[in-house]
Amino acid sequence: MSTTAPAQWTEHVLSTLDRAGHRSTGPRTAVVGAIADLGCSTTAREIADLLRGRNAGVGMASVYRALELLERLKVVRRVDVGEGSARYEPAYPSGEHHHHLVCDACGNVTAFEDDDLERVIHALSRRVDFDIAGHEVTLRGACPLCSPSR
Amino acid sequence: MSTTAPAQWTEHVLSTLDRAGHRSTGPRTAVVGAIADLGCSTTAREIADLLRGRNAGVGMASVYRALELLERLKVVRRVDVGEGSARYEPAYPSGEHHHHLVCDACGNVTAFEDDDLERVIHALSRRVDFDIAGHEVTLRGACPLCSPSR
DNA sequence: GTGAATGCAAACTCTTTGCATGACT
DNA sequence: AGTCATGCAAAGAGTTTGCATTCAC
Repeated sequence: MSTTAPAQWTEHVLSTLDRAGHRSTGPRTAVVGAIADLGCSTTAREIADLLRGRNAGVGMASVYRALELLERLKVVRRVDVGEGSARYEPAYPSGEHHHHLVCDACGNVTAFEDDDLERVIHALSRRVDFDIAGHEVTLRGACPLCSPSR
Repeated sequence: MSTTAPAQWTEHVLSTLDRAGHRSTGPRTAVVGAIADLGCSTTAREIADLLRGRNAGVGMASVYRALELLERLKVVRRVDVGEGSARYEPAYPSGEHHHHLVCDACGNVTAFEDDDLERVIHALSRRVDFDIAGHEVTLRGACPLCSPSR
C-alpha cells in the first residue's frame, strides 16, 4: 500500500534508473512524472500531450524510448486492450496490480482488482506447460454511461 | 462439442451471412475457409498468405473487410495479444471459447481452457459496474522450447 | 439490372530508427 | 571529455478508405 503512492513510485523509478546506469535527464523524468500523474492505463500520445501542455514538449521518439526502457526495467507495465495503441501504467515493486474493464462503446478503461481471480490464475499458471511470468485480464462491455439500461 | 468442427463452423458462418443479408462471394468464403483451416489465433497476413498460396489471391482490404464483418456478426473473435497485429479465430455459437498463452521469447501462441477461471470471471462480471459482454485472458511467459530450464 | 463487394492504391495511425546535435556525470 | 540521450524527420508495419470495376442475387 505504501508503495503505491505516485511520489513513491517516482522515487522508485529514479533510483531504479540510476542503479541500472541510466541518466535521469529532463525529458525522461518528465515522462516519468507524466505517467505518475496520468496513472492507470495511458497512451504515449496522452503523455506527449500532457507534456506539451506543460511546455515540457518532449518528442514522441523520446516518449517511446523512455516507455521502452521503463518497461524493460519493469517499473512500467504495458497493457494492450486492443484499440490500436498500447497503454502504459506504473508497475509497483510489490507486484500488486489490477486488470481492466473496457467499454466497447466509448473506449473508457477502468481498473479492477479481484483476489479470487488472482488465485485461480496463479493455480492455473502452475499447471500449464509454459513458464508463466505475467498475465492480463480484460473484461469488455458497456460502461455505466453507455449501458443500454440507462 | 458438435459445433466446434471446422466444417460446421463454416456452415454456420455462411448461413449467418445469408440471414444477415450479406452475399457469399468468392473472396469472402475463401477468407472463411482460411480461418476454418488456420484455426486458433491467426493474423490477417496469415490468411492472405494462405489464400495466395491457394491461388485464390484476395486483396488485403477484402481480408480486413471480411474479418470486420465476421467479427460484427460474432462468428469470429478478435484477440489481441499485443504484438502489433490483431489475431482472429472462429467463434462458436455455443459460447465455448479458450484463452491464450503467449511466449515472450518466440511469439508462440497456444490455447488453454479452464473452468475455474471461467467461473471466477463470471462471478466477477456480475459484481462490477459494467455490463460485461466478454473477456480475454492472456498468460505470458516462456513456452517449453524457450524456457531457460531447457 | 442493381446494389453490394472487390481490388488497387493512397491515406492514416502508431511505432521505430538513423543521424546530427545537445546535455548529464 | 566522453558518452548517453534527444529531436527531428524519414522509414516501417498494420489497417482503413476512396473509387472505379466486377459480380452475386
